[in-house]
Amino acid sequence: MANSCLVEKLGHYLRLSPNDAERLARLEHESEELPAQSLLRAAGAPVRRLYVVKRGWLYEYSHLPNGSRQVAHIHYPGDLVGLTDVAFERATLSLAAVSDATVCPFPKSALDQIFIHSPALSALLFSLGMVEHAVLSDRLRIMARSGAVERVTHFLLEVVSRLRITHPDIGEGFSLPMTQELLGDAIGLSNVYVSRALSELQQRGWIERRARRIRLLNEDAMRAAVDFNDRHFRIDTSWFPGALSVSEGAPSLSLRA
Amino acid sequence: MANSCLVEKLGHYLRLSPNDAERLARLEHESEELPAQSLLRAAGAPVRRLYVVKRGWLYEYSHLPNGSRQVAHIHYPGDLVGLTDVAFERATLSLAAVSDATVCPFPKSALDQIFIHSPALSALLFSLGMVEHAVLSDRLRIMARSGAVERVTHFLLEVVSRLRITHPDIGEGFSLPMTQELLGDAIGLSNVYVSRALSELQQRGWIERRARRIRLLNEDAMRAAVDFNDRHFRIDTSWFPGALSVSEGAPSLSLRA
DNA sequence: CGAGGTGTTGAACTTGGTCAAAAGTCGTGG
DNA sequence: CCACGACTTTTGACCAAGTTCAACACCTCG
Repeated sequence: MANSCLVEKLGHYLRLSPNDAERLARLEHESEELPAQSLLRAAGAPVRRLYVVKRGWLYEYSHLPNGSRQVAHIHYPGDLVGLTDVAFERATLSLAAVSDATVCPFPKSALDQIFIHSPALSALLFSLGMVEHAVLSDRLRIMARSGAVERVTHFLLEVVSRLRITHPDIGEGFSLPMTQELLGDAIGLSNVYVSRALSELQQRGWIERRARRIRLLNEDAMRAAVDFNDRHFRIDTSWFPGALSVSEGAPSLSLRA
Repeated sequence: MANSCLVEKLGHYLRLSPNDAERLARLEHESEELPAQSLLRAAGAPVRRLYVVKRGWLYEYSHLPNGSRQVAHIHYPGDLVGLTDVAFERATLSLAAVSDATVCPFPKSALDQIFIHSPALSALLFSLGMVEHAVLSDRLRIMARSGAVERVTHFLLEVVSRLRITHPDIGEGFSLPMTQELLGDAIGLSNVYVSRALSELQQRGWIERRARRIRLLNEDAMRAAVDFNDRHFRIDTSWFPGALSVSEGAPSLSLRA
């Protein structure tokens, strides 16, 4: 049970009761290995399972009539994938692996047990979904109204802020295992302009690149430039049905458990 | 109780048990009148209440460092406003009235009662949040990768599809009580180009305009042009904790009750 | 009738897209 | 260990879509 992906993930946010932990652990039967680039689920397929990412990066995307691709989400180790599709019978997005990855699937139908037996977990799932929503809304704001450099800046900040959920000690350097084309598809730029924007950031002394590792040399300046909000650092658990399994610590929990 | 906004709204999706209906009705104490353009809540303010829109249109927006405005959501009569902010202590977006409006506020803190006592309602709230998420992700896709005409087309389709939730008989004509500048801020265009795109749509014979009423003359062509998905028409309730208050009809409910 | 907000149209300008070629990187097999 | 080929990144030149600015028309509501 200690090595259940789900328990580990949600335990970051709430102190789970033994009951809840066991209930979650039972959802996972096994893990699955994915080679890089492989398609895990196509848009339009029936939604039967959700996934927790154990290793590697995944991305969710769709195509437009004109053939271009839009990447809607990137998922990192520890992420819960597929919450959006819970509301629909068929997946709204395709899901694929950026790099080699391991995922732990669990059946969508198991969600009802969580909603019935654990109000606190339900509230947590709800909140996690809403965090995703806020992140998307931030990205929309930047994409609609800012230039290439700002978009790339925002993207990089978002990546570190997500990586810090599970690795608070990451510092300012991290590896970015994706091509510039994929990055461009996430923020609505061509690969060419992603390259130019990254060069520009380097020129300004804001980032340093080596192989596919990035270091943010002036995170403050970057945050100021795009008015960045970290949506992951802290969520409001004060209204959660507390009697049941919320940690009895501060009314609002830091995510960096 | 019959005139509770919340009961009316959620009753569209689920057959509410008398208990649930009463619980919801108790949340609302009164309604509030808003003049056009008035600010209901500023970004950064503590989140204490959610709202159900009874009359008029609202919008949620934020500003960028460069001063431009991004409209993230438009809310219509029957909409539940503020779900996103439930996860945070402070509002991520400002909320204002497009036209004169009436809203029914209810306290965020009351949500815990729903999560504790009604798994079905919890699952419904969760799903409504995820629908919003899918809508945003659709808009992102269009904005990142399509031209002005496609963006406006998509926006208009999204508006009718939302209006049809509560007014299935709306046909293809509806009034659009917003300025072209506001519309542009929603889809990342200048007021000038919104005007040009609307003219272009008219030229093509896809829409007709009179005053601020719009008629879609060729909805099929419009849908095909942007590969439109209606996220509101149907949600998957088959996994809902059914024993409690889900309608015992089809496993998946049409939203057009 | 006048004023302010809203919508339309034209012209110059800017940003990012596209195409193409060159340079770098990585993994594989000899 | 090196060489090859495929993929990725970079750079340059040209092009297209949308922005900005400005003038004007149009309503609507005093």
